[in-house]
Amino acid sequence: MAPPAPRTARAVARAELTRAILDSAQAQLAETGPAALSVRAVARDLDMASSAVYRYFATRDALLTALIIEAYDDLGDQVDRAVAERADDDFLGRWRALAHAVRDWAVAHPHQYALTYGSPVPGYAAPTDTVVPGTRVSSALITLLSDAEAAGIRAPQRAHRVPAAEKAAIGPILDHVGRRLSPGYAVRGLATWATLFGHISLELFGHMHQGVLDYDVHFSQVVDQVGADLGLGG
Amino acid sequence: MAPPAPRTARAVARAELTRAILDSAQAQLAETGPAALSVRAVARDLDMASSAVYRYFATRDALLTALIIEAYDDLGDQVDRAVAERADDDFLGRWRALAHAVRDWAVAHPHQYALTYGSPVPGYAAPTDTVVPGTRVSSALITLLSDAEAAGIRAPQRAHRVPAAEKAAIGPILDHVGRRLSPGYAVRGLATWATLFGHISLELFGHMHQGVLDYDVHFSQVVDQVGADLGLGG
DNA sequence: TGTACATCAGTGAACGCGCGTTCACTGATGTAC
DNA sequence: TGTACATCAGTGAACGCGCGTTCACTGATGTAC
Repeated sequence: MAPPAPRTARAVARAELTRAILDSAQAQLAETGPAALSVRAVARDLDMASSAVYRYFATRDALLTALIIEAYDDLGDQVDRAVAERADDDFLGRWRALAHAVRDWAVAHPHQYALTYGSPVPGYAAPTDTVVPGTRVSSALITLLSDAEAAGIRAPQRAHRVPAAEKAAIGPILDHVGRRLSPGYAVRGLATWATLFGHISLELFGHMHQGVLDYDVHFSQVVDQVGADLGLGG
Repeated sequence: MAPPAPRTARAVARAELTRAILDSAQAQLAETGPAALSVRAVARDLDMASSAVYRYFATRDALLTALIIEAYDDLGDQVDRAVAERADDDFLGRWRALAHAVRDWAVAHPHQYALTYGSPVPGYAAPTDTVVPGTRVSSALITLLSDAEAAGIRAPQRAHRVPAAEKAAIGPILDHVGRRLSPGYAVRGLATWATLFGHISLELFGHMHQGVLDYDVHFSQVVDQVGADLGLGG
């Protein structure tokens, strides 16, 4: 994955400065938002000429892309680690771990969350490199549900009838786990995915201020309710 | 609500230009995103001096605020109208109408959606005028569920136990409908709210490209599944 | 109905600012022999 | 191990651009008598 360990002094310096630029850009993101991310400000922060940054990132958008990929991977790592701590057959535990890992990361890094799951940055077209890291969470969730179903778990409430059109519509999802997921359970899974990110977005973007006092408590409650509806126990 | 009908030529002209500024700003929003919304560009579009816009909006942020309030109210009106078309006791119909009205509006006005439900605009602090219009959809949903419960509707799957901490956490929601909503059903309602906006955000912000082929079909399916889980029939 | 004054809308120039990106350049680091 | 050349990092000036906001001003509209 990562290129071979740098050997020459130049390569070492380059790796370090690249890192420093990304860190500074990330810090700046937290203050001004992605649309205002500026190459010049990063250069100023690092006491270098603004033109020097162009030796590291060809363009402002390339810098943004690197930040986006880092954010997705950071979140993906955190989720994978949290889920791995639970026993394979502790499906409720795995679901809880996944959900709380996503929210904990989002609360800890609200600007990275906004960068990845908020409104797209205007004028910026995400290149294809961001696609794979961008699907890590949904992938983890679908895998989890596929495992659960394979272990005999079923939703307690019968699934709403899934017509052929819907089966076709979510084809890629079903393929992703080699069709080992029933359409009805997959629909529940996708709804769960929406609930998870919907909750976090509504919370972080300020829409719960009017109605909910304790976000931690409420999130837990919703996670457990959803887990129960998925038949994961609890 | 609205000020008395304008009478003098000046007042007529002022109302018209105010409208024209808002329309132009809205159009610009669709091209560049809220962070890049510019007073000068609006002025250019309307063939007037940039300074003239300041006779209508004291500041760029005031213009943004007006756009936000308009967006919330536009959405709120659309939702209210759609819901009102269904019989009071057709709870599934009311839920479907509400959900599809929100999504239809969002799909038709993606930039207004991003402005209101996407990441907050950096450096912009929403004034309190935006609070009330911002709660119209959640308000409509909570009212609908409270009506349903009052009519004897119950979720088929027993509610996850709601501890005292959660009852306290969602106190404002319960108060909003005069405590005529059971905590368990309220939790489901809030989860539903998250599912609805989560689905739309994931769709509009490009996260479903990898897995879902037909968004219309899939959204309908999720809406119906959620409706069934709420015990609304179907 | 007509006049005198007050209010308001719109102008155009200016202030001070920051941005992304390019370019010719210097000096340090790396490589081949 | 030492030298000659190639590569690369970083500089600083410059290009051309757009922004929000202020200000003194002109001319049109509204109001009181």
